[in-house]
Amino acid sequence: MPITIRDVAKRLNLSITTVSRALDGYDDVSEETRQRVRQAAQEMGYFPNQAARHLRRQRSDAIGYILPATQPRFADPFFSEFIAGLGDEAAQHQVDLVISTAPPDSDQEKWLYQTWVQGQKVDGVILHRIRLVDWRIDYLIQAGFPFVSLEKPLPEGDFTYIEVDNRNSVAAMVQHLRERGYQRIAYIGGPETLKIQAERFAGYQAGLEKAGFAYDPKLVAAGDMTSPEGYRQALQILHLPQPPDAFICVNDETAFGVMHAVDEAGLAVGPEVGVAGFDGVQTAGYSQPPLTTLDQPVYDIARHLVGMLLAELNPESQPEHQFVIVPKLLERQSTCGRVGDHCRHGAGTEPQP
Amino acid sequence: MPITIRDVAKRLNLSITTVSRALDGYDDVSEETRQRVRQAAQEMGYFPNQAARHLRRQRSDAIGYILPATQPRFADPFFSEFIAGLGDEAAQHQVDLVISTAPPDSDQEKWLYQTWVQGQKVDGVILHRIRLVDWRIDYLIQAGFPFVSLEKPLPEGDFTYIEVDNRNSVAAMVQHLRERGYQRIAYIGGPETLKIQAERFAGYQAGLEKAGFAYDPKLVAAGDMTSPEGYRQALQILHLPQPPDAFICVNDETAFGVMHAVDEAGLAVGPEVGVAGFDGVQTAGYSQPPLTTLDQPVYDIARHLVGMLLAELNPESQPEHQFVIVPKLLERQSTCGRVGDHCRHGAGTEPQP
DNA sequence: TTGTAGGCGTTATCAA
DNA sequence: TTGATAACGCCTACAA
Repeated sequence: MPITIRDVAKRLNLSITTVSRALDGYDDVSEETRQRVRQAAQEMGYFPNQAARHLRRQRSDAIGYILPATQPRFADPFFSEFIAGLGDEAAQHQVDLVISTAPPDSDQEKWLYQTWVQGQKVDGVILHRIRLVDWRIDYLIQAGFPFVSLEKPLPEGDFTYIEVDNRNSVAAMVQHLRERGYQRIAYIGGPETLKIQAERFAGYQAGLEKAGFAYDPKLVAAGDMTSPEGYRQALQILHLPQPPDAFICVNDETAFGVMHAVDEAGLAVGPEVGVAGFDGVQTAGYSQPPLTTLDQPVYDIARHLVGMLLAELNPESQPEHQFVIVPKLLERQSTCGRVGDHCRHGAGTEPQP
Repeated sequence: MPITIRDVAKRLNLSITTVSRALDGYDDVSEETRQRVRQAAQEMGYFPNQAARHLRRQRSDAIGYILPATQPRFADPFFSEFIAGLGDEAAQHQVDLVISTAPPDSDQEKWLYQTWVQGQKVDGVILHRIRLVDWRIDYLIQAGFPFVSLEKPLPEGDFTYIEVDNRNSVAAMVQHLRERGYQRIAYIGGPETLKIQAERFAGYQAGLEKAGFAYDPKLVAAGDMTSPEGYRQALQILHLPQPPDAFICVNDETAFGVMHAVDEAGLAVGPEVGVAGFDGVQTAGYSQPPLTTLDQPVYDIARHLVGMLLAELNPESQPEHQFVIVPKLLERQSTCGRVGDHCRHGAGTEPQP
């Protein structure tokens, strides 16, 4: 039987009003009383009931995030960084993070968002992996519910979001591969419904064009952003009559699988076949060879998103609403190149901080 | 202004009582009324206010997990699998997962647990990374608050937990290394306050003894379970006058850093220096070379923990309380050995499902 | 400076 | 089968 504010009041022969105000630091309570109340509350181990507080205050001091979990084994380090960032920043502001998982576009997902939004389970939500057609955006707008997203939600409108420059950075990656002497570049993407897939693929095409390389649809495959799929898709492509000499992958996880496939095909990752990822997960700096990737500061992005969401929930603040992140191209051994001497042992293998 | 049960009642000229019962599926309401209520609720987009429901029901339908976040950049894939497991199983039971992060043993951690437990923010908590002296255990027991843990909480007492056989499996790893011809085995551990560190280290020592190898404290280092620390510690040890020819690491993340260090020292991971991890994160199957590790089914463990916790919260169930998991030794290229021909190209590199 | 009282939105008890 | 009513625990306008 938990201790309530009544118990504290009774013990001190005070009204619950006074106890409440003393604990919340109002100044219309005598210093002496405040001390007594604080002490008693501490001794009795009183902590306010969260549900009651939320009901009364009409806010939950929690924000929500629903993981798009499709895989039975869902192990992209991207998410642990992302969640750690969300959690750290939320904790810093004394706000809880409520998470759940649901397959994208499932009934379950719909039900979840509805209970959270209309049931006021959370004060706002974080969106991620935006789809080209995304019911969540429409729903949240229509419900007038606060949200922020990684990726621009819609072409038009004043939203709060962080955008990653997918297109230009992947195009720059093509350029990098060309400079390293790779000539025939494949692309292993993610689900076609995803905005990042569309953008990164567009960057790939733009890059090819700029580099004067022909676009060959046989060199393009759609995975699911996991290592096993990256492995499978790469094997197929490597067995083509005219196999590629480099791969750009939609994310690092995919790239790990691709490296494995290249290796298994008896080719050297780097000198013979270049492999590049996207995300900059920490493990990418420690694979053999270390993976060239487009590093986006996932942890910081997550923290920033929470900060922006909380700012939006706070009527007094006047926050920035948009933000563009330009991923940093980390050149490592996995694309050390077919020309030049970038492949000397140890070059570019320094761990990235 | 969200829709309340009152709005639904008013529109149908019914009492809120009837609406409530109709929606909750009680049988003392006429079928016709139930239909009308359901329909109206659906049309109006009514979802019960969670705070009110929790206050009244005296339970939150949520479980809590506090990440032990020490690093500024907290990127162990172990956690994304763990959280995905927690989230998936929780979602399946229509229960929310509330997470936050706090440094182990900090004031913040204490405050968090107290608000959650005494403020009834969640109905139960999941514990992990148990410490040798762990205030959380004492606190939860004293508060009579439901919890389950990965790792046995205390030597004595009837708790609900899943235990991983750390000691024997690490000892078996030593044996494996010996069979592969490695002679001088180092150990890169985690923080000494952690139970898993104590157990895995004990397994290392037991394994050495059984193998007839001398224990050399110079070959032991304490990291923090991250790649960068693994890298740093391994470099130091590799520069000893008598360097080791194999490393056992407290987890896979550490092992990735160690492999990198070995490589940078100009040695071949596998034929020259064996490296073994612990966890079986998916990426471990795709590193170059693939990492030998003790695979524990993190995702399934997490799901199981949630199942056990929910069973415990449900008075009708009679669940199992304890569980021992024996990690599976996955022999891969990173310990292909100094003897025999296990190092042929491709051997043991098949991706693990 | 302190206390009284009403209500946040639900669910559950009891009576009709 | 339905409805009035009282909590759940907290916060806050208003009164004293």
